[in-house]
Amino acid sequence: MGRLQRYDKVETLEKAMNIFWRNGFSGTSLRDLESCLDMRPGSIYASFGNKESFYQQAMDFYAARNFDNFKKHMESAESFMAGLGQFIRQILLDDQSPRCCMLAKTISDVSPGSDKLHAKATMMISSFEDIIVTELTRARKNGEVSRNCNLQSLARYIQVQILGLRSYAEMQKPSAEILDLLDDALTAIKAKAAS
Amino acid sequence: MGRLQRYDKVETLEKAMNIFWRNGFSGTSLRDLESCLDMRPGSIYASFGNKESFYQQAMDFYAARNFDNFKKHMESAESFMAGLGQFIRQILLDDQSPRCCMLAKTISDVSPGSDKLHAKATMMISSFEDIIVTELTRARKNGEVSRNCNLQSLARYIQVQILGLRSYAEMQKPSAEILDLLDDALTAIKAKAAS
DNA sequence: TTTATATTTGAGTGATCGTTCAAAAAAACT
DNA sequence: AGTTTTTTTGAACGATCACTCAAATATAAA
Repeated sequence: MGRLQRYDKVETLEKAMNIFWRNGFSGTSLRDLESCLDMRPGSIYASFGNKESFYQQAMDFYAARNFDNFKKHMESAESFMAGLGQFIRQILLDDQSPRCCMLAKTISDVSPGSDKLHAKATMMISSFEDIIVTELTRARKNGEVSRNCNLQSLARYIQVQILGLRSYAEMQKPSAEILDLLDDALTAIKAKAAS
Repeated sequence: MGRLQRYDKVETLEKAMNIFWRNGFSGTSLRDLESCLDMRPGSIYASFGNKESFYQQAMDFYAARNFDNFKKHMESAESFMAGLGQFIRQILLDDQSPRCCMLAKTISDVSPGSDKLHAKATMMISSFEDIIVTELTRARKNGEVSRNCNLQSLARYIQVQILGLRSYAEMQKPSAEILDLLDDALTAIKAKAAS
């Protein structure tokens, strides 16, 4: 019943995501992908379509992994704030991956030509905001968030903190400075949560 | 004494900066520049050198304009916080230019190949931090900043707020939301300044 | 073993990339 | 006018770009 697939789709997608994440859409060439994935162009196009379609699937993979990661931290943590801190800390200290958010990078990368990627990234960031709101709703029941506090607004504020920290951490500053900044951000978030 | 220059260097640099800022380094082709500047490749190379050198000069232009703009706002404002607010507000509401920071974008754009641009952008962001510290020193004399507050740390925190807001504003969210986020950020900065 | 089907291969497509350079053009000086 | 100097021009370079497709390969079913 036909030749067996040589490549594991998930494994391949993860590798591709890492290249796209690091180099951006226009900074990544098909030849970069070919050599890293050890695949010939025909196989890539058969599995993932063209470059833009491939990038979209890499973004999907990134977002799914990120959302999952956030929820995992929220489930295991004793409080919303503790979980949020661990989630961000893990991102900022991971030496293997870029510090920046792939979605935010996509938005600033591809404003001119490819409109689809811009729109998709924007939508995905909004989705993440919704997930934060969901968690904030739970946190409010636990008394971590004031009843007067607008959860949408707080979720946006958290997004800004995350984006700012990730953007700043992209220059290779000492970990101590980054962690201090994270503490400051968490303090500010708590203050706003207390309204 | 030779043919007159057809192009105003400053004007040309500003146009080039806008293209590079919008499209990024690898997202901008020499042909994009040629058509926008109405210059032939030979003229571009005679005036600015190769693409990387051109980009560096565009970054210099961006940084100089940005630094100047910040200082102008600081001089005209009644307080540091008021000036900072106006400075950021003007950036976030400018429809003509990208909302993101060109230096931050450069850092996340060009990690792989061109190491020079990455290093230069990092250095320029640090320089801006120094300028913030200078202004904070003046603000402290006016009683706006607590004596216990570490100015370096506060300057970094302000940078994170700016980068976060600019990154978030890159998706075309309603101005009202952006301005609310700015208010929150300024509140947090004031809180930290009060130590 | 043969057939049918699914997958991979990689040479090759035209287009575009960054870059060069000899020639043309335009000014000032003699 | 003629010479010198500076700048602009744009055709052209080899390299690389995203992408294609007929052929080769590898499996299961007949």
